[in-house]
Amino acid sequence: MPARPTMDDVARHAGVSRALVSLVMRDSPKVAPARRAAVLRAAEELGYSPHVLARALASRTSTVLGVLVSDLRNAFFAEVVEGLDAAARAVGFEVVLNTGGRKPAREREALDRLLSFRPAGIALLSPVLPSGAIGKAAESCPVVLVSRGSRLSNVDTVNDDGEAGAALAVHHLVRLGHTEIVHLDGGGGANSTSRRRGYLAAMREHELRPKVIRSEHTDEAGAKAVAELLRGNEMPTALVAGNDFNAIGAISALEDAGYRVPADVSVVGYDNTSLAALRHVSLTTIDQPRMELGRLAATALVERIRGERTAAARHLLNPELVIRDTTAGPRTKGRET
Amino acid sequence: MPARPTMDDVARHAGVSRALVSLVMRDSPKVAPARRAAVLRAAEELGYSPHVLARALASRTSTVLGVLVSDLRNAFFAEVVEGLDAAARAVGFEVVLNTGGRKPAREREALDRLLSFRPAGIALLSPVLPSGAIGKAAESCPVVLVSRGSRLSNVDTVNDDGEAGAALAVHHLVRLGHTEIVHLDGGGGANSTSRRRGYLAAMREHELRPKVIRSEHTDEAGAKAVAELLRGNEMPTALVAGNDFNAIGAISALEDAGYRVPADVSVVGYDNTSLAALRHVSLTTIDQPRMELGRLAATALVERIRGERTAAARHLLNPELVIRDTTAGPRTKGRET
DNA sequence: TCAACATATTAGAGCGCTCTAATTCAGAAG
DNA sequence: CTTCTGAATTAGAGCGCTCTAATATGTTGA
Repeated sequence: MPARPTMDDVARHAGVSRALVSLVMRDSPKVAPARRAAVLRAAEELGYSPHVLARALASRTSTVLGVLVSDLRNAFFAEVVEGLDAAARAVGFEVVLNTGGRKPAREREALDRLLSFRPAGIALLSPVLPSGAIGKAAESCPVVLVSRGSRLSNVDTVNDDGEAGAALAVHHLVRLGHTEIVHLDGGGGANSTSRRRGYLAAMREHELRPKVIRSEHTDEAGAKAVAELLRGNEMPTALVAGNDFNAIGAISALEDAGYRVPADVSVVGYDNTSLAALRHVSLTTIDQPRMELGRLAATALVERIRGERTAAARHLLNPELVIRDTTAGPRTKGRET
Repeated sequence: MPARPTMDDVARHAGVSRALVSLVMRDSPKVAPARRAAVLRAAEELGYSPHVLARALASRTSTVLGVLVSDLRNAFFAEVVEGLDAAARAVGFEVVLNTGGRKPAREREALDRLLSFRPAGIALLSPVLPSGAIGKAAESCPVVLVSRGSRLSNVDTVNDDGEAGAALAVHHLVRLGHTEIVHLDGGGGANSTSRRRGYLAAMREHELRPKVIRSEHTDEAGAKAVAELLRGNEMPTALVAGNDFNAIGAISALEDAGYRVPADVSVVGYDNTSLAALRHVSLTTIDQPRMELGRLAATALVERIRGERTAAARHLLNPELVIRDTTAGPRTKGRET
């Protein structure tokens, strides 16, 4: 590995001082055009590119935004990261990712590693960390939480409005004529709670009897929930699943049991994963504005970094209904085909 | 933000020199136990943690492995990263991710950003970069390529054996009794080429007439390919798709056209994405040893970094057949149900 | 007791950069 | 031809750490 050229090398090669090269590299306006050109040419010729680490050390500022992705396998985060990355780059920051595999211990390590880079700010995407760890991180740099709430005054949060989303699903089904709408909830997570709450509120609003089957965010769980419904012998005309995976499991179990979707039972998912869009699946679902979540997270960090805001930001974004082929009017009761 | 304590602070607080603190932090064996304890206590009390950037700058070494993920949305890479991360951490390195959205220009930028951290090594996961850019990167630090070949002697490669994988699919179908097996290929990529080659070789080996439909790695393309087959009015009994998405699109189009899978047509995918495992899909497919790919990539980098090897490593891993519910014996010709 | 040696500790230069303050340089004004 | 002014350039200290070489400290053998 040949040693990479330094600023001094460029300075010498261009016949100027290191300080001038530094100014050019940060494109300061107070460099004479001729000198600037000469420096740039010298840099080009030597194949020079600035050493960010040294820059960060010397300037005591960082342009790195650390992003902790709780689970890389979940494509949901990929788009949030994309939004975050785009917004960050637009204002001169860069994004460094790290992952924690949804295990608190590994996530702690990952957070520490991120922190040891002394980033300008940190975004935590749906972390499973204890809130104490988050608070401690927030003491050394701005922190924003995506898809997770917090009442800490020094951390910002960006969330999708799960209540609104679930309500959207219910309204859609009611509009189609459904009255027997069951919710397959997502178990423990904070997401699930608000989605369930939204479902319950919407059902109440329509004066319908709510029914919640405890489930989880996997396709297996969705299938199991349907099995439970099957045993009860009272299949509703519509299902609001906790997420897309759960919905797909439910659909699969329904079809196995001889029900047609959506002719006999309508199903709505949540998240609008790439899965839902597959023509084979074509799932009606709730779309979270993922890019926007990322963008807002980046913005929140940058505001804090620049000291433009000290109060906690609490963004709650509106999800959207995406109608595909798993919802339709209910079968006519008593006269089944 | 309160300024974080430095090594000097710890040294003063513990009544020793900065150099000693430095030794303790790198747990050097030549520090007297009493001093070590005192230093550690002081560090603890001040909440000190070393500044990695400063360390990297001073020691002119880095423990960072940069990983460029061409497409975060593709869960395939998530597992490769996991393997890479685990292996890297086990030997004292840490992984920093960056993404390029499968656009050469953005990928270039992402690579430059990664390089500007002066990482100890770089892993490129299925990059779309021109090979010149890769060669240039390899001049400043060790580089390993995953899911992409290279003949550069200073870059290592780790790949799944696509020829073997496609052959596996063909053998499986032949064993089931199929003779009319069509391949829906993946278009441009390097992956596709080797898979197609594997298909052709295996067909020849069984003395069967190969047929390749040009397609792409998306479900839409899979459906389109089936439509083409439909027009030709000669539906084969089995399909070997270029990847899982393609397979799913094909299945969906087949079912729309009244064919049952696998009763009428068997379909094999490639990649064993999480999609394939969904019970609703339950796709027979070829599994790449993703974690292992990551592990080997990390190992290759570390070997180069430590100077233990200078010759190029060319790892070619064996994929495995995962039999699920989209393959079965062929329908009996002429006596269709 | 003291040289001789091993071991523990520290001073101080330097990694590649930024930043402040000082210096140089033009050109305009007197 | 000075003097002044503002702009362009540079010297030099320092960011938080590591590393080499030098120094301090302790142990042992004669």
